[in-house]
Amino acid sequence: MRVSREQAAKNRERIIDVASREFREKGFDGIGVADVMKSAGLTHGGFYGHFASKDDLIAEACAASMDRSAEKWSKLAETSPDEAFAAITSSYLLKAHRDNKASGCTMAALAPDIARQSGPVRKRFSEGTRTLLDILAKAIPGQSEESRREKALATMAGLVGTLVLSRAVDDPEFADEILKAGQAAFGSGETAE
Amino acid sequence: MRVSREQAAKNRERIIDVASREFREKGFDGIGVADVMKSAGLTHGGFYGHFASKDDLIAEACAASMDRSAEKWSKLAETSPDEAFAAITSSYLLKAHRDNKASGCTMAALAPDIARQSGPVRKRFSEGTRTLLDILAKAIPGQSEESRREKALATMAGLVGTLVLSRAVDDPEFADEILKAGQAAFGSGETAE
DNA sequence: ATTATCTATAGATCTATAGATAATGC
DNA sequence: ATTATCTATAGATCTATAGATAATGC
Repeated sequence: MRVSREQAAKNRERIIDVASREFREKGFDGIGVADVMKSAGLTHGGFYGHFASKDDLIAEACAASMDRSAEKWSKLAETSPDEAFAAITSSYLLKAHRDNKASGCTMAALAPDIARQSGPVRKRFSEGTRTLLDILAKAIPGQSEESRREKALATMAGLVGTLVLSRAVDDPEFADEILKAGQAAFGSGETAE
Repeated sequence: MRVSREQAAKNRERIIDVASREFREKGFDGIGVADVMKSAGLTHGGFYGHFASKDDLIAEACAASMDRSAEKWSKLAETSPDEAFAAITSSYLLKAHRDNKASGCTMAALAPDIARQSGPVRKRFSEGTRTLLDILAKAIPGQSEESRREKALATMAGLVGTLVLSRAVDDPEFADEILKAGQAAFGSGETAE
């Protein structure tokens, strides 16, 4: 059951896409190579024709999901140039985002796990983080570049921390309260002024 | 090689202590029951006399490390009542804390992983989070209780997010920059005023 | 006699590889 | 002929249990 070179490339992309979703949902140790391949409609053994190792897939999956976030943030900033900062932060702190880990921010879903990963994985993640930071810093009006960058960093930490805590607690009311406090502090842009 | 009832209780505490450190360092899947027992100076099989399952140990370990954080925060607040808020936040955002996951904050080390754990684990974690929140809210001077609580929540998210991101990136300079931005935004207490 | 701990192992799961298969593309 | 995928399995690891051992405490 061999497929064309073109189809093989599509299969590779699908493996990465499935993996990036499953990793965000279940963690790097929460999903195995065999299950990723099954979800991609392929068999276990075929995996090693596409990737050197699971670690290799983790690095590709992280890069892919970070790229998607960067695209999303860029589009939000373009769509509303006057309120670019608020557009990004308020779209980040939605219940829909909190409740959909698989399609959401890689930093919020995996950051502590990333810290325990190999060099190549952390490198891809760091590059993605820098890119997101640049987009957010540009979205802050006025001020020196240094000052904007510092505020973008603090805001990014606030966004990630809010989502991470809101997801971790078990009481839905408490989880919503955390999200609301995050929206008040980081959603509008007050922190950035 | 049986031991006294008293010694058995000490052994149990030691298992929890070792586990809480190892989990924070390596994640819940990063360390096995056998290795925890080995680090505690006991054998693998003895584990199930103390705990019903690994999940049971995870819940106990989380409760223990959250309790330790609460003690630390309380002491910091007591020691400097006038600047309780700054005492807690600035001690949280130290390089020493970032670089010592095993003895540091459970939220920063494990929050996304907690979200994937069983009900009992999440419950213990949530209780710990509420306790920390109360301590931090009391450390904020003036204002209504509601307002202090909201600001304590946003600050906690900022602290956790800052540590999590600073640990995840691979470039030490970038990691330090993240920490500094966090200190400027959340360390002094400006956000809380 | 009770029980905390130890030795040994069952059973499940996971990564990675080896060799076979079958469709593509020179 | 090349190569993308499949079947089957090796080898490692991990949780949990069963049965044996030996010191405590009534």
